[in-house]
Amino acid sequence: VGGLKRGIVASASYEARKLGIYTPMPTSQALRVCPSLIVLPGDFEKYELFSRLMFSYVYDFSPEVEITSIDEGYCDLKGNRRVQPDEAAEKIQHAILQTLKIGVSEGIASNKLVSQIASKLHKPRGLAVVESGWERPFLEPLEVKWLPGVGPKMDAALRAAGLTHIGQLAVMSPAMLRLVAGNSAEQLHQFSLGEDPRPVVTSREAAKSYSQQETFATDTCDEAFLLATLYRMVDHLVEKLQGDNHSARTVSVKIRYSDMDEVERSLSLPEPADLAEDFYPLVRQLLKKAWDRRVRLRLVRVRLSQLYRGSPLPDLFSAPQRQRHQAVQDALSGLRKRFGARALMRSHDWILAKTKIKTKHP
DNA sequence: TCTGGGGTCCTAGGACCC
DNA sequence: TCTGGGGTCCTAGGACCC
Repeated sequence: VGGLKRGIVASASYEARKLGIYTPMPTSQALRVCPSLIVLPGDFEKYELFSRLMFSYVYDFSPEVEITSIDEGYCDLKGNRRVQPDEAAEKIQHAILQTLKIGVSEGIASNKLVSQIASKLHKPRGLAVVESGWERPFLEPLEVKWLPGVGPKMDAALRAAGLTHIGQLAVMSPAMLRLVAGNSAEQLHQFSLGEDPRPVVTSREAAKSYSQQETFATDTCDEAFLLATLYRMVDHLVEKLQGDNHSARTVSVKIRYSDMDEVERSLSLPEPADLAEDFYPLVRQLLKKAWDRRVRLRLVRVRLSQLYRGSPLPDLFSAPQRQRHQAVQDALSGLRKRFGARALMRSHDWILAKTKIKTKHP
């Protein structure tokens, strides 16, 4: 599964992995490695449906379920006296395989850290048990990159210091580890011992930001096109925002140049807003501010953050105009829902008139 | 034709306030 | 002539996760 044009591999089947195809390899490269590769586009609505169904089988054994992503989560089985953890895990796995035809991997341990690593270690379709008291010896021989928080940079830093395995971190003093890992040292050291005090959190936290980004089929320097794209993104984000009964104070625009160099600029409104028209002028300003090199762009992103509950309080003077904007917004989103996201776009003429920018190729 | 998309968290400097 | 301390908010960038 991945992007076809300029995309990357989002996920690879085990057959493909055998041939050396991994996330996040560029799809073009994957096709060079394996010309007969079958590349499918993602279908996130379907994944969300299956995600919900998958977790429904977990709830059968405990209400203490923490969903951390579309395909991962934790379940606290301590409260279930009727069924042993390994038995519950097996039943969940079996039910998901039978009904959804999806193989899942599970890890049973005394904390989230060890259970997650155990399950990942035994992909696919594994069921690993790490008995209480065996957390540290279980982790010792594993490479440091298995620990959450150790990405490419931290891995390289630790490696440069000769620290390749978790067992090595466990026998160090946190103070010494600090010289290599900085502020992450204490957390890393605790994890290396197999200790993890983080509880299973059932309540879903409210979103902190909404963003949308797009990589173009070909790099562009067409300002009207870029603005039309950014405005379409604002429309989409504002619809989500209102759907969740939120408003936002901060808007950011990120650009990525042809050479992968990235710049992000942000601005905050004095009061939260939830209408696309409130954000258009800021987005226009931010694009101008961010894009100061004479280089084509390959990606733009819009993000709304500093979210607040509810709609902004209507103000006496702008109320009628706000209603008109809201009506246009609703009509737009209705049409886009029926006919596709690009069925109706802000015209380049409208944007150019509005921005007073003159381009040779509108 | 190399290098996606949607998120979270942390840090650090500057403005500003008392 | 020299030059506080504590706090918050905003902005920019980077690391990391799935």
